[in-house]
Amino acid sequence: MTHTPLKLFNSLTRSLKTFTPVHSGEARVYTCGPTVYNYQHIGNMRAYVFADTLGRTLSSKGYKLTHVINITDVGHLTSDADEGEDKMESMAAKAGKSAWDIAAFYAADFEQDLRRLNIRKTAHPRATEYVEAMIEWGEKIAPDHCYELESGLYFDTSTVADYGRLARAVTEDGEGRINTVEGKRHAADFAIWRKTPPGETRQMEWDSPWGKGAPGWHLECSVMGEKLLGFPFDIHTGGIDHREIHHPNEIAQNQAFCHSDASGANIWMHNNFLVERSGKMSKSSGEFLRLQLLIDKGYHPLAYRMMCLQAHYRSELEFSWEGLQAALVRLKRMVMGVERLKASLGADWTPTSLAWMLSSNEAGFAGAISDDLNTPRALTEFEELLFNKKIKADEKVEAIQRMDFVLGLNLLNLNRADLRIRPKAATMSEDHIDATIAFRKELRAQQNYPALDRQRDELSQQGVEVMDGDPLGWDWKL
RNA sequence: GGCCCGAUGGCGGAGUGGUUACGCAGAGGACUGCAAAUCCUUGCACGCCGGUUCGAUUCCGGCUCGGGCCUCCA
Repeated sequence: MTHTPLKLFNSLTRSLKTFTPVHSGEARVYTCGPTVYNYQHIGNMRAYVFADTLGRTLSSKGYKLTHVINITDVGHLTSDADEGEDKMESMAAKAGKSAWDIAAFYAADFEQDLRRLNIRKTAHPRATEYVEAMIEWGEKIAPDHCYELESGLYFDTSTVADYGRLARAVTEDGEGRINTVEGKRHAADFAIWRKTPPGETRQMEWDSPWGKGAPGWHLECSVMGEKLLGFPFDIHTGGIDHREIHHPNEIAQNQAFCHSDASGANIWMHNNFLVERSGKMSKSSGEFLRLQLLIDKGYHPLAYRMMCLQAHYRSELEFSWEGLQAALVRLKRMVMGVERLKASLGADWTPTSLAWMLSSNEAGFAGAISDDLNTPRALTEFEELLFNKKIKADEKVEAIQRMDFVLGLNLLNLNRADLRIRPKAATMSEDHIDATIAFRKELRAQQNYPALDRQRDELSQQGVEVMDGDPLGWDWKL
């Protein structure tokens, strides 16, 4: 299975490409991270579940992985390509805090969500740590590719070959792009440096050859990618929305910086959106779905990861509470399957290496995951082996461990009780429930069925489901 | 208006030129005092109209509907 070639869909060519590392034995991946001016909603998190699955797959195939997920803590505007308020400062003003505090708070919340989704730790560089490098980059490309206006330094998109090829965009000016900045040569031109307007002071601003101000949003990813991974690196990922503006701009910057037509990354990958009936998820539409809300309602965060894995990353995924419930049930049954497996092996099973075994048990799984990360099929292959009674536990446990590693569901460490998340709205304490359940044993011994039924009804009204024939005894009703 | 994508059973969601995954829900069974949980079994689909083909859900064209992007967003 080691040799099952990994095929990935390259957005640049809109076709599958076999992964061939730039540096032998290594994989270097850059994932566009969040702007930390607010909480992340679960749709945002789909991008990182995808990136993590990609990273895990590369690791499982033996590549030494260097994965970067940046954190944008400056320079992102609330509206229009190059005008409008800085998101960070706008939120800071609203909250009565400093922009730096806002960024730190939401970055920490984001990292907590990553951990909850069992997304492996990667480098999380902050844009503000690279401002100096961004200025150097700007100085390097400015002579041949940029022009200065009153509001900032702009990138002339006509100076690089094939601008917008990633987006398959028509590069005609005025074709819909809003051209709000006076003096821009082309509608698609974008800011490399945004000057602080005369007489104003921003919380986040730096000195530059173009005056006090802040870097343009697109610059940071180019700079961090180059600094941390080097050009060209293997894979650049992000949400599909980045395919249209952010990544084409990043590519243009890279071309200018490298004096080359190359994009900077061998493969560009984009995950599709999580959608809901009411339309796309949006942070500006008031209350939005975030992982904490799912947890508050009693759903284990990994149920959401399961939900993501059940769909291909390039397909839109429909969110619903029913769908999340379905994913939770599936997760629970798989956890129980692994618990049975572990029980039949005794206490002395040990984790194994990540190297793939040439076992037929894993062929289907390896084929699915290697086929552009087909996680829904991989999941099915996983279950087929896990629940296959004809294969002995000790013959499949190693494969199960490797599959669990790739999908990141953490099945080997979870147990059923872990999945029992107390809903925020729950009224009864766990101690009280346990005591009540214990009392049931006495009532049962007395065969006092009316009392048993009454007790069960009472618990049910409190959102607690009695499960007499189950070792866990009870669960929260969802 | 421009560019692009999708349409699969009750819901979600894979895949395929000819026997149509899988999960959840549903149904039946085991277990249970009865349930629930769990386990076993299981019914149910490829938007419409043409074309190519021995044969299309799968390829092509049209239509209808839905969605995305073009403006911050994973």
